Amino acid sequence: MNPVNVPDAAPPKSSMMGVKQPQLNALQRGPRKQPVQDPLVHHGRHFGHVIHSFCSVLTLLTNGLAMMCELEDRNLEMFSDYERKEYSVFYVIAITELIQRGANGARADDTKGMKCTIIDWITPKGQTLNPHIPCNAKSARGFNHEHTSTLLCPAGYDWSNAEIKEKLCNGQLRVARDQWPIFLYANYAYDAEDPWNSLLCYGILISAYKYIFTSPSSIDLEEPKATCSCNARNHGMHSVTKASIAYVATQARFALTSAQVFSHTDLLTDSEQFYNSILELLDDPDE
DNA sequence: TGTCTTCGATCTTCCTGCTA
DNA sequence: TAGCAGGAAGATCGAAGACA
Repeated sequence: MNPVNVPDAAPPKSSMMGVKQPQLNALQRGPRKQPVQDPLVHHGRHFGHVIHSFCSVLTLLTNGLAMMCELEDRNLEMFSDYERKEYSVFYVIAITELIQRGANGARADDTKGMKCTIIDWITPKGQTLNPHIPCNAKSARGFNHEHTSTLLCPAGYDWSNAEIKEKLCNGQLRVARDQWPIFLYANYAYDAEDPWNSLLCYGILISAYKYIFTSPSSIDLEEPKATCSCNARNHGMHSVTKASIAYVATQARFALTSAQVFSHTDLLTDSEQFYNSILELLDDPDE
């Protein structure tokens, strides 16, 4: 009776024996070896990419285990209620910490990497942005820059309208979570008659998807340089998931904004609600 | 010519320190 | 406490050179 395939009931290695990993390494002789990544952290990274980026893993697993226990009640008869509860809670805490760590770490790495690279994607070939957008600074992005403003302008708004443009730039006009930016559409063209037309298939999203899942160098098909297994291969990923599309769109959107911190509760970018709005649409059978 | 080894490039992951 | 920046190490694989 093992609700989750966990080899041992030991706490995470980093907390074992009260010695942190760097101290362990310092005590070891010879070349430093990278600590073996816990499989749950490894899976957690992929979980955040393609299953759900913002959900509470703790809540998800707690509820899931509760349901599973109900279904398997007959097999658990040999344990007391207290034992079952204690057993489940012990595993849930350990597992969720590891998976959450993986999901958060993957997101942080993607945010960091795409922050710089996305400038290349939005810069027309052979040209430069005027004014220049620093690679490591975000203050000059969002509605503080003409080019990123154009990309972030909500679909349906007329960016050529001076009044709308001014209100968006000075914050008088707030972009709602379900007002998707025009960069989600091919050629920045939103078709009010057919909102699905060219949605979620524009170059920035394709580049971002490749950057995360098939390696940064795979974006340039003419000169692939990757010699190392990409994320998709590492995790046996053979197809696109709805969540991965939403995740990539959210990351690209965040990289274009001036927001400094990728926070669940950030009211400026509202990344979580944006992510959920895409998922809801893709999950809607009517759509 | 085929095999093996070495080197370098790329990618993923993790760590530390810092900041809000 | 969460997230970011910078950096480093391990894994992987192609290219190049050495050698039988």
